[in-house]
Amino acid sequence: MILPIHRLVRARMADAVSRLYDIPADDPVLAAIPVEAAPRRALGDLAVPLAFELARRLRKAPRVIAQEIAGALGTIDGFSRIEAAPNGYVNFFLDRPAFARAWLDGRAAAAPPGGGKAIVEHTAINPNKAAHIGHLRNAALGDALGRLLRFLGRPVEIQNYIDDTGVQVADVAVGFREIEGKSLDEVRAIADAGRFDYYCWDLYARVTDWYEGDKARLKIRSAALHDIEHGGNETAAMAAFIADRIVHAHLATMRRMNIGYDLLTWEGDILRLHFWTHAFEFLKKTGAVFLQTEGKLAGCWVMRIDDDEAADEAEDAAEDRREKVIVRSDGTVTYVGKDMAYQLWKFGLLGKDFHYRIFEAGPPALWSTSSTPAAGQTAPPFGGATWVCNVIDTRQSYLQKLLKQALASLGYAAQAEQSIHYSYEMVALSHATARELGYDVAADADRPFVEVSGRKGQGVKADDLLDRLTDKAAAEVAGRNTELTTDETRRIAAAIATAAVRYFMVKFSRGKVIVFDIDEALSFEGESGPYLQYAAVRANNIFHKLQERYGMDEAAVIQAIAAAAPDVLQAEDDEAHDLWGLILEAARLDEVAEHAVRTLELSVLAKYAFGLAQTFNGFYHKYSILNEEREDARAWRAAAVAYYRSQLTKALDLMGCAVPGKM
RNA sequence: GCGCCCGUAGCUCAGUUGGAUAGAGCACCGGCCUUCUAAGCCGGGGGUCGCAGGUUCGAAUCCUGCCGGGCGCGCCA
Repeated sequence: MILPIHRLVRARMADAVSRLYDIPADDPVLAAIPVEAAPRRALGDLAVPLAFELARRLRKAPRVIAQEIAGALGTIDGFSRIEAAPNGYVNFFLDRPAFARAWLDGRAAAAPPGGGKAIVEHTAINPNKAAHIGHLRNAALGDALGRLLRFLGRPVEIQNYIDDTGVQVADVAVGFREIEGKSLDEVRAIADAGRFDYYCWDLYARVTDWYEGDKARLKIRSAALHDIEHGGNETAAMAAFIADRIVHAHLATMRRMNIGYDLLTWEGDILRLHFWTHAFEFLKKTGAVFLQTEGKLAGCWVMRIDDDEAADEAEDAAEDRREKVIVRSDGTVTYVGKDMAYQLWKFGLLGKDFHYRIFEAGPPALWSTSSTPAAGQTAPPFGGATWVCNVIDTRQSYLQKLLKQALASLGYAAQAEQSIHYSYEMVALSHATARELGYDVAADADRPFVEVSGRKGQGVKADDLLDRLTDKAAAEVAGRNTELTTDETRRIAAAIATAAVRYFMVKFSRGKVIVFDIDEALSFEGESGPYLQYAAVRANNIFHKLQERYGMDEAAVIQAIAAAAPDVLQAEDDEAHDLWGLILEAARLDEVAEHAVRTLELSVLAKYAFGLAQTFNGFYHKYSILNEEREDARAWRAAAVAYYRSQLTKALDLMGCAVPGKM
């Protein structure tokens, strides 16, 4: 078994440096040795700038250190040359044929499975209206993160939190009851008639206006919320019905995006199973939450907020010290409180568990929490993770920080450390797109973008976007492949639409506001999901033809390069350079996946996949495979493409993008 | 006021733990389909990396201050 190449280099470097300069193996300098891709092939394949780091410490010139390290490394199996660059880099040249053969053969397998369970919570859309593009960013990131963790060998559980007892669901129930005067049966009829999520989208906007028309109506909302929390009444039944139907709609939308879940966690179950009561006892016992007796918050159970520096500076200004209400003076729990109980459960610290039921048969089955046991259904163990990642937009940073703090206050420092808020910026609309969709942008005229507000019924619905993309892709596919049936065309178009959206959502780094422009997202040219798919389809076509013309499949290619002369890959010419360039770039997937997870920056994966596709497209135009007459050259070219396509296909899969049979 | 994020080509963005000549896409200009699919490829122009200091062998990257923009700071979620 050959380790991913950067890890092998790292290990050898650490070993050599440790022996050479008597530095303990666990020294921070050796714990994370940077291994870079050399900027030009002539300089090497991999480059390590470790000598610069050591220069200060050893009081020696980087050039001298690099030479000493290169000397100590000697010769390493699999490397043709290791040399010290004059500026201090240690450059590694791989034994090209050996690595190419091993990689293609699959001997260079991924890391072995390991680590405790990771829980990734994402999507978590209020179940009261259709999903919009902002939700797609969340789900695309969360799903890709889950896939990456699995790829790296980590056990993963994907959870989708359903806030079925919150204000937003209550509002739609109020809308049906007060504005439309509908009974539960009538609402059910509306839902059965179709596009219930769209219907609620519009109704929700109307309810918001209705409240604004007369503030006294807010009392109706409070009453509805109260009814829903306590259950056993028509409003609660209606809310439950709305949430259930909308969740099914969200699941259908997300299925179009190749996104699924292991478990749906319902807030209603957290309430009914008294998770909060349980957590509250802990919080009271440790003093993390206490009863405020004076000031504005008298009668509330509050948590003190750590403001790091502010405390020492303004010691006397006691009123400046901020407190967050966890239990309101009327005894009801805030959202933060419920979230604390949920977070404790995720880490297996609550001492209670949900009941479970199957929500969708699958396969694979989608499980849901439940307040009562489901007869004849045995759920796998849920919760009890060692690493918990909540994918939530940056506007909730403050609350996520409190969550972490609560864990620490309870004495769970380790879990607080492993409690990760994966934050990302919001999705706004460009002025052009907002105008196109008929929104009044006057208020935002002097701003760079138009903020999408679900409350006002603004924004782009996820399904509308996917529909438009699918229609456009279908026209394109039909025009290029006249032999396809309508059905096949639609299926391919759907895969293209999904890739277009998913790539668009991960290609920006997470701290960047995505100013969504419909024309830009609809474009299949340049840096886009379809570009990547096309680059994979082309490689697949080569193999179809290779099979037809030479009867060669991938196994035959591996066999061919085992016997092929290595000159094609080793010569000092353009062909060897380009061939090796493609293979080496394709080999970086593991390293890139690790990097993406370590930094929670998935755009790294997107950019890598795009660069790999670009490298291939250049190669594709320059070198023919089917028409190459030299057998050795044909074998190596086919091998490079075989390896590339398997790596690109994996990279695409990590982003939830499939490769269509034709495009 | 405090906290977090952003500022790199005309536009939208990459730029890894500080490292070799700051890169892509779009747009623009010029080429390439008798060939494994032109959703593609090749070439070109285009940069005060917001500004000013500092740290050091080396700064787009780290530190300080400032400027511009966004978001958050509720007995909402």
